[in-house]
Amino acid sequence: MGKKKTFDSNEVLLQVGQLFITNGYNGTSIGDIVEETGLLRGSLYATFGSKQGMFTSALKLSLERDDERLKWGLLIVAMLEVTPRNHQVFEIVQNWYRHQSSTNVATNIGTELLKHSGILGGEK
Amino acid sequence: MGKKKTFDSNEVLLQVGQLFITNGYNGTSIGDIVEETGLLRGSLYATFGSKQGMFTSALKLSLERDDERLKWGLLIVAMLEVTPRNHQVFEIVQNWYRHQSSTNVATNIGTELLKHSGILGGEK
DNA sequence: GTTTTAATTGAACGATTGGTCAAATATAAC
DNA sequence: GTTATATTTGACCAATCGTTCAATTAAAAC
Repeated sequence: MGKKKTFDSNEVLLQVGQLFITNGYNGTSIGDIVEETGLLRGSLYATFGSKQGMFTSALKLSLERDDERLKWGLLIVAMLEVTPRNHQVFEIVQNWYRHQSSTNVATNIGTELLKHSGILGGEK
Repeated sequence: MGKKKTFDSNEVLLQVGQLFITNGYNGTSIGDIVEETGLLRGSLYATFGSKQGMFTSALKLSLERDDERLKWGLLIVAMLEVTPRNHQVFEIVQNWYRHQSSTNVATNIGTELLKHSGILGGEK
């Protein structure tokens, strides 16, 4: 039924996630995403609906995956730029936090942000 | 020697700092700043030079002041959105970090970010 | 009061933003 | 092969972005 998708959504979301981490949410333009993924705006919007949709999908995927850098990176961007204005993303992060038994979530976030800023070395 | 300034730069910088904390760096427009401060674009640019200048000045001021919320808030925004692309801001944050003896800077940053996101309660 | 200097005003600029959509294309169903 | 459906294409849009600057206003210097 109809044309087949010419790309893998999850692969694209991983690229998109990296962009959001590197540039922040508001610092990443659709043009950046088009350039990075090689897809055209229409395809992106047909698949993810909106920029917020792209972020939300990338965040969800990162929480299912085993890439700590991706996960913490997107969580930080979410908390600083998205959560205060997007209830769906707020709930995703809140739900993740609830199931997080670890006592040092704050420390992990802080450490990851220090690494992101370049203040702290990127190696373990 | 010429007309007198009709506003206090530091007062304006405190307002600007709050905006950057609330909306992030890229999420704050000059229009937002004009609206919040009541000043016009020309006055802002004559005083601070650029948007980056406004942020840099607000950050510097926050580090001299006794407002923990303002300080951590701007440091977080700086680390996520500005530091990777602005060497001057990077040096300011790096210098602040160097003189920071505390062992739990990371925890403070993480905690403050969790509060900002709404995940953690805002009271102490 | 004239001149000089500093600050304010706000219209205007080109660039970029997130988002749309009619046309073209490709696959499945019959 | 025809029809129905899903996807891609990319030109286009209004809105907003950060920034500039000539004109105006106000104070200091003389």
